[in-house]
Amino acid sequence: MSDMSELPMALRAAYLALHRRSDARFLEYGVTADQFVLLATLARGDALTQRELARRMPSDPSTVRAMLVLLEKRGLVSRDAHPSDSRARTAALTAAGKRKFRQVFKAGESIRQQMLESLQPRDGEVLTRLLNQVAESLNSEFVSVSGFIDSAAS
Amino acid sequence: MSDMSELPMALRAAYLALHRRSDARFLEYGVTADQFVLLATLARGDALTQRELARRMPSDPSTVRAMLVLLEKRGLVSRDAHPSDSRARTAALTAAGKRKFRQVFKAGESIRQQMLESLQPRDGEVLTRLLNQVAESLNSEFVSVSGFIDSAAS
DNA sequence: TTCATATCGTGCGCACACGCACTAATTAGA
DNA sequence: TCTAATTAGTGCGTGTGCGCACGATATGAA
Repeated sequence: MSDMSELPMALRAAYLALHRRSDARFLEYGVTADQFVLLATLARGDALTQRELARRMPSDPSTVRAMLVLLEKRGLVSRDAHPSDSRARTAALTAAGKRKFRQVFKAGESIRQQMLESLQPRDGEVLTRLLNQVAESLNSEFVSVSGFIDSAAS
Repeated sequence: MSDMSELPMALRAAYLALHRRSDARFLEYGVTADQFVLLATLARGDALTQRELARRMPSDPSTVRAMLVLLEKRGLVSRDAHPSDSRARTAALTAAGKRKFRQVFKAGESIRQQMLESLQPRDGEVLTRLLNQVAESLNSEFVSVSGFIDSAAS
């Protein structure tokens, strides 16, 4: 009611704060916040195609490619031919990549901890749920019903 | 409990979704999502120093400067000498800037609407509040008590 | 089989985010 | 007052985010 832009601004502020903190914390490991997300995604499901990796992060395929090129140079990631699809390349953590990920994950523990401690016990889950709702809605392309004409254009 | 990284990942996903949507929506106005944030901040409090503007967005001063240079070239913003502090420059919306802001604000209405509609009536405020708590905590530099040693360093 | 269409990755361009080093000006302290 | 510390802005470098156009391969339909 009062100010529609409070929610988007709060979302922006919170994300940027998290990003800054993570970058600062991971600096000594030579890893950025976003590289950590990539490593974490590969740690969960190895040998993904670049596209699938991008979908899960989520990030743009061309962004992911640039990151992979960097990380490959540093020996944290390997990119190999896809077994059945010769268009695709799979990305996977090297041994050094897995080691690095474990280190950085540990280093980031206190940040994740701090986020949760700033909230009431149950609110961590509530916040996660609400964020997922908003994200899903924003990714679904179309406005529901009310709002404005807007989608009738195309 | 189950997975500490759910909250940060959800935060990232929600913000990036908002950012992508906003960029796409504002494209026809020649304004990016972040430029909109800058314009909105200036619309609320004109003639801010670049530093104060950066503090309010929030963004890095050097980032804000680059944006101001761009927006000044496009005639949406003016940068003038500060009346009493000759180090500082003040930023303000031009007439064209104010017009542009009103247009883009209107264009973004449906996105903000959609975010709220994806939630239960009260949850918009809840979400905003929780995000602000997290952001404040992350910006306060020090971990509270538990967690790890960490802050004892400096 | 052949051909249109979809998909994967690449390369390029632009805008942001931020850190850092540097200059200039202000402010605080001895 | 004169100096030291702080503060505002600038310029540069690196990484991320994304769109778009392009070539190569895969896939489905005629």
